[in-house]
Amino acid sequence: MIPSCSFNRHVSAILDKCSNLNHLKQLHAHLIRWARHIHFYALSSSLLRHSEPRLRTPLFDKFPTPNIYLYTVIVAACTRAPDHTVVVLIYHDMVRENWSRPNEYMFSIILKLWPEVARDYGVEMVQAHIVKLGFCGYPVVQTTVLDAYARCGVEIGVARKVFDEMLERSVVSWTTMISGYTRARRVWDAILLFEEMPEGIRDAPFWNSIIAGCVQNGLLSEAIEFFKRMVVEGGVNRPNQGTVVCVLSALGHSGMLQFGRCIHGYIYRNGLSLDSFAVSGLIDMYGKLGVLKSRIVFEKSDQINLTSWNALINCYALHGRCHEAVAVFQEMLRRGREGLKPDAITFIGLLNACTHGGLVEEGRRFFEMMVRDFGIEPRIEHYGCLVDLLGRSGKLEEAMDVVSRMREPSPDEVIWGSLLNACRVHRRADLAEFAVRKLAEMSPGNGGYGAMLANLYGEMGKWDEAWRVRAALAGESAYKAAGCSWIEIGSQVHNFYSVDRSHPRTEEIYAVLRCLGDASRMQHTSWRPQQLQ
DNA sequence: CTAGGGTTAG
Repeated sequence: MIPSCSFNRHVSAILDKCSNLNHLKQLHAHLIRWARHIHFYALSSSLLRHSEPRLRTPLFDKFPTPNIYLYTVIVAACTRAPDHTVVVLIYHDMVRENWSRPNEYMFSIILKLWPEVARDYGVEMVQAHIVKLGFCGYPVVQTTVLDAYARCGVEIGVARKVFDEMLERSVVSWTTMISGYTRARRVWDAILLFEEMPEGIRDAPFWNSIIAGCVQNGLLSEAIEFFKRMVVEGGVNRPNQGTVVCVLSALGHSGMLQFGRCIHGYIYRNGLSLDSFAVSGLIDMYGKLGVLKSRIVFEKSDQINLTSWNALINCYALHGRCHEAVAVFQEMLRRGREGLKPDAITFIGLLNACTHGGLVEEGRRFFEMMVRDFGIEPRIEHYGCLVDLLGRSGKLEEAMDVVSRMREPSPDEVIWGSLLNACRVHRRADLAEFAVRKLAEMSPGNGGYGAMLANLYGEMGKWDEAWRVRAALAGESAYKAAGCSWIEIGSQVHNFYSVDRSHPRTEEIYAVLRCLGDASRMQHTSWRPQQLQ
């Protein structure tokens, strides 16, 4: 007879590899036939953990008096699949019907479903429940509550209060608080908190949280500085996959592509697995340079997922190679039989490709296709792309029409901003007036939009109007962050600020800019890049 | 059986 504990481990190992329903049924039958002496609960919990979602609940129902251990197993299993209502039902069943007392594990698992639970029950109520049952002192539970507050959209100070009241704070609690701040776009508070953290225990996810937070809030050079510090100060906590994905994003955004190549090398040298995240990050980073290397990374990888496809489509979009972007999309649809379906991001890429390539009609068709054929609700970003597409191609009335029809979501600063930008390119002062009024309502104190309108009048030679707008602006701060862009050529980074004429080849650069401005105002068909030569 | 990090547009 096989000793039952090693047998159990053996069975668990097999169950881990069991992804197919028939195999699972066979194994289950074997267990019933041969393994009566095995602890029933232990085996069943393995089955529950690994079985298919639709088998789980019926299997669970076979237990007349499930214990807390079994409850946590099924709840954890249901959390991994998108099966939120079941979790709450099971929890109710446990507390009401069976009077099992929940444990700290149960709260940690169940609070992962925070947005869903909070919608139905309210944030404070669940916390009160935890306090009432006497689990508010458990550090893991506290951290989960903290995370829940940080994610559910209440004022971030509430989460900070939970953090401050904790008696024991682990590195996980610090990480949770930092990412809470960065999600709330309070990246400077995150940086302050990062520096307050005692150096003893900074691990890789902790470093990653601040690097990611900086990237997500546009602090690209700070993100890269934190990365460099991690390499020096991190000791054994060397950059891992999570780190390189964040750093690749920062490097791609800031055009530091040589550094990006080094990271690619770092991934290989350190044997970091090129998972779908890293692959998509590389595709995106290389795509900022040119799309060839992205394509190679894509072709060579066996870890391609939807995000990688999206990243490749975006690369082509970025370079205005709209037909190739569409071709990638079609290839993706052909592979759709393998279970791959485009999502909202895919269509942002496609719409963007159409914008950069001037394919107005195709863009409109993609927008309709997204809603009609794929049942994707248009997000504000999709409307933004559509307005940009129409606006840039000079169809200002149609762009305006889209904006005025928008109800849910209602147009935001980005939408009006891109409409204003289109007005500037196509010299439509009338519509620009309207857009600026809207923008002034939305972000009072930002004189940048008004300044843009004044400049537009200036460019058109309408100096009286320009002075009128300037005078109206005089009251408020016309402060606008100086625009800056940069490009890396060879090993040198060239910086450009607004109205900056310090570059040695500034005359040529401005000549090309003027040419591009004229070109955007013309029909796309009548313009050829050769005219720039 | 439990808590933290990661890609995508303007």
